[in-house]
Amino acid sequence: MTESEAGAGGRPTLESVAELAGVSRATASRVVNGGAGVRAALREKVERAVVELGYVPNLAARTLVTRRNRAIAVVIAEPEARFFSDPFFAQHLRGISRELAAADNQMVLLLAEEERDHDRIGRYLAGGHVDGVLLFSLHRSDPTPETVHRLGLPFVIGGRPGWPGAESDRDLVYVDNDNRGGARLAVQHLRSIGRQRIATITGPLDQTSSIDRLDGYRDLLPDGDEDLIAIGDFTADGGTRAMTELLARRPDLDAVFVASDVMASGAIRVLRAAGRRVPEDVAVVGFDNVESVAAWTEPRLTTIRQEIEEMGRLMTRLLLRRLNDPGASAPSSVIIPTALVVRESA
Amino acid sequence: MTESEAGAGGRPTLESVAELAGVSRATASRVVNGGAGVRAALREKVERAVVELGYVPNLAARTLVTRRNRAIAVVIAEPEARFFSDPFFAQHLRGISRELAAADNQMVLLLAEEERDHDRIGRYLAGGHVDGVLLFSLHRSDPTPETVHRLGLPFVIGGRPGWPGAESDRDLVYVDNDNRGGARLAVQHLRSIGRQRIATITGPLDQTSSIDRLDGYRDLLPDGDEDLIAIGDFTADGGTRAMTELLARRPDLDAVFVASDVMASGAIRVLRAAGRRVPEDVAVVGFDNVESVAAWTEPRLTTIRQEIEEMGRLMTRLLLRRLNDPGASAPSSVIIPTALVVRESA
DNA sequence: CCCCGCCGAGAGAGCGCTCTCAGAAACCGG
DNA sequence: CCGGTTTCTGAGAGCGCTCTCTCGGCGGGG
Repeated sequence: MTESEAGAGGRPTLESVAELAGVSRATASRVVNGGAGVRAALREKVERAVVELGYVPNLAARTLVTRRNRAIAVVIAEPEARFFSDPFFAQHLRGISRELAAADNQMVLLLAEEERDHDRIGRYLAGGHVDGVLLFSLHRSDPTPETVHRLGLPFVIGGRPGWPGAESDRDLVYVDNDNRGGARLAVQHLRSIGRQRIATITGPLDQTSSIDRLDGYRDLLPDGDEDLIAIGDFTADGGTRAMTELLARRPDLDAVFVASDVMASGAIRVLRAAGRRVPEDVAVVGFDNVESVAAWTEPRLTTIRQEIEEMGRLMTRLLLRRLNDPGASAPSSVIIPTALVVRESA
Repeated sequence: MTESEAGAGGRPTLESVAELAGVSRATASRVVNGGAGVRAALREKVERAVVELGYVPNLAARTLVTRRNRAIAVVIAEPEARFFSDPFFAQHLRGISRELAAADNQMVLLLAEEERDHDRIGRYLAGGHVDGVLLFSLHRSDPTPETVHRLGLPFVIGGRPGWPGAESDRDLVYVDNDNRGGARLAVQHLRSIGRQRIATITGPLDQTSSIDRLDGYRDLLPDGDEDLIAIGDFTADGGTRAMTELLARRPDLDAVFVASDVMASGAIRVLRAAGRRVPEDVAVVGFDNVESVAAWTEPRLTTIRQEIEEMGRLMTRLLLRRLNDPGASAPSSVIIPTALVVRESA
């Protein structure tokens, strides 16, 4: 074994591999890329040379000619508060990472927080460094989908897009959890245990996930009292405020469906502080099934499970499929089912 | 204004910009890269051409010749549990992202969870797609630092590295919070409010952050009773178990320094379940100052604040400095001060 | 035994950019 | 107004790789 040539000086190139193996650069290239159509004897020689030199292809050079980066961008536009407190993103990233790794692609993470970040991200995407884009947490004014579309970059969106016409755009692929169905499950459960005056605490209504959960609630309570609906913001504080409000408006409520576990933890606290027993006096169902929250409220939280990591994986798979087969028509969007997880709070 | 050429067909190249501006490719390149040494008249012509064509440099081509990627890798090797439940990583990423964006560099995120991921990451890093590496959560057996070092890639580590000789390696740059100092602060505070029998719950002792926090505790209690030390694992469950243990061994304890907020939340629960009042009977100090936990325990948690985002920024800044000035000797490692945040639990 | 066909290997162009080098143009003092 | 600088600009090589095209060689059929 020679010294590791990889470290010092120039990294070995295909040229040097070819030379050592006594073949042409073209043949070496063929071997490195699968070796189809190369006689076994030569292939072995090249393979040995690769190992000996510690050769690793230079991706920049390869990209230059193939126009394939083997990298995709993940764009997350989310204000600080949620990005930090919600395991949502970490789980997503994990799912994406896994799927991407399996296909030997890389993940470039682009976080947007200010206006000018969108510019930067747009420029970057225009630079052609990634083959596709995964978009999250789209807010109505986010220019990125438009940019990405204009650039002709394949993309998949996490969560149902909310702008007008999005739904009917056949080119728009998204993956979402069945928020509406989940909400129905929650309300149904509350009903099945005999609750009559079921309130709800929603997320911010500029996000489709919040809207869909509220719609699910309304599906089962079509002529519900608007006083039973309070608007939160997916934070524990927001849950506290909303619950306080509800209690003031409708002291007779006997159940609450809260659109996130974190908000539910705040809500339960308010209920107990107000002397209501959970679940005896007021039953509570959350949404998310975030282990670190739902398993730690008192009492432990009954909630709706969503498959976040699976969502990330699915998005990635859809995107990769599009990349590998650009001709095919856009795959259809996917809604992942949600499920009820019964613990103690309802 | 012509049609946007960016969308359809080939993206505009420097060549086409040069042609439109009536200059050579070299001059166009100069303008694109700052325009030094180009007469104003020509520069403007080129700039107009750039805008008109919507030209964006092809980074692959540029990288091929400059050997600079304007991208750095962030390697996180952490088992699922912590990556999900701890806002630690999200905050880090945010800090890194901010600093990187300011320098117009990109972040490639590499998550390792299995053995074989290390291989993949090693191969990727060897591919020369990034200019430097940021490493986190190093475990003793992690081969990545070694790999990175061998490849000659500049890198900065988050958290004090724990392997033998690391400390004295002048080439090894790391950024850490003052874990030991923070622990001292905590114990000092508990003493200052008159506590006599101060226990501690540690993190897993294969991580330097846990070790350092324990060392800080011991600094102030040099001949402390070993019965007052219980080993946790940075999860709420772990905190519960450890607290139960401590209570069994030393029912007379009147304070606990818990090495993480999440564990502290578990510990407080056990204490209250055992009928101890917090802080009257047992005072509790956490570590981390994770808002979503510390502000929500009952009573609210007194804890040690660490500047996680700042840590990410600092790591990035140190790395970029190394990249821009490879000749300079390695900057020295940095320890970020910690501070006591008094709430209600102590 | 010759020719055709096919498979495997090599030559070479070219991806889009930077950067060196040399020549052209502008500028200065004498 | 001229020679010598000093600026600017352009030509061209080359970064490392892929991929097409061509050619050599071998086997088999006539």
